[in-house]
Amino acid sequence: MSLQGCYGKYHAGKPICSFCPDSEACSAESPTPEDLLTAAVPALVKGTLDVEQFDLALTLYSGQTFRWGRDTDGWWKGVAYGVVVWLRQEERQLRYACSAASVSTYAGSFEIESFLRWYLRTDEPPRVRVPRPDRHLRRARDRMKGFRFVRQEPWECIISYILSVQAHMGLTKQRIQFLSRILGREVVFQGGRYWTFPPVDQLALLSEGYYRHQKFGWRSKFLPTSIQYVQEVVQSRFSGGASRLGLEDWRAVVDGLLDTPNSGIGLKVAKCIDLFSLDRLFAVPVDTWVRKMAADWYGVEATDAKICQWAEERGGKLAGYKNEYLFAYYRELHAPSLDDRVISFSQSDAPSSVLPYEILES
DNA sequence: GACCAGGAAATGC
DNA sequence: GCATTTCATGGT
Repeated sequence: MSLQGCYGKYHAGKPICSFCPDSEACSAESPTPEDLLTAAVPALVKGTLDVEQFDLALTLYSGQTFRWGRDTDGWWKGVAYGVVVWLRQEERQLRYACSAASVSTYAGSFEIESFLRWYLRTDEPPRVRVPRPDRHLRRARDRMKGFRFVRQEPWECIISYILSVQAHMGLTKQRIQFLSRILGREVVFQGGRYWTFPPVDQLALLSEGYYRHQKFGWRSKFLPTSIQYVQEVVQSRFSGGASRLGLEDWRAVVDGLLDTPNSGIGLKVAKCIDLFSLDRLFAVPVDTWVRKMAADWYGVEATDAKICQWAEERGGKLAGYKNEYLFAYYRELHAPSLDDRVISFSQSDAPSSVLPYEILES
């Protein structure tokens, strides 16, 4: 399989590649609203989950994922594990609407409610203990009560955080959405269009030159390196390609990428992948905010590696949660403006400064 | 027009 | 080892 010239049907008013001879025809081929009405509609699975000590907005707004947004109708809308998921929380009830009744993951296949509980960790509230004198951590923990690390797809998480390097979240989100649109599978759900994240073999079709053409910047040279690395692991493991990697396999992949030249994965990105998709809740990613926070609140000024080591030893098994609490609270106090905290609507991707903590009237 | 963005890799000491 | 520089692009 190969791509010839044009890479897809990215409409948004512009052809995706100016050198594509078929770009205009391609745009013309994009589905019209009439087409959507007659397209095959996936299942609509609705229901309600009872949740305790869980806060959906804190969880999805935190910045850990790039594929969720809250729409103006009050629903959180996202794509995870190939399924479109709508969520909204009403006190201790979590309403959901999904495009499939069962979901396939690296940990096996789940019925939808089991999947949601697993993905959102609704039944796994972290028991974070705070040393008596640590007032910052205590306040941060109280502020973030109900937050969870979701179980992201490792493959998507790897690519996402390579793209996130020195780029604002909004831009990273757009780039992930772009890759999904041109190479992912389209799902029409509840009158909207969604795209799943492209599998390894699809992303492997794109070259460094193509990423550069799409203005991915210096990340362009890292993507093919890491994609090829993962592709080779998958191919060596499964000649047929019918099966998929498990959690331990993905952990080995990320550890390997960290030692691979030009993978684009350094300490910080690797820790993000560990924490957000590999169940390594002890991992502490050190970014600019954590660095400032460590210096400001704890008087720790050192290299990123030293700060990471300090935080992980100090935080124990749940160091990742503790760090996330402090990170979020510190950023809340010191972010230059509300613009830094925008979320995106899932459908239009138009930015909004509506905070998820606010109660939406609808 | 600086300055920065949830940094990584190469280079200099 | 640790600090400095370079890398590309978009946003403020």
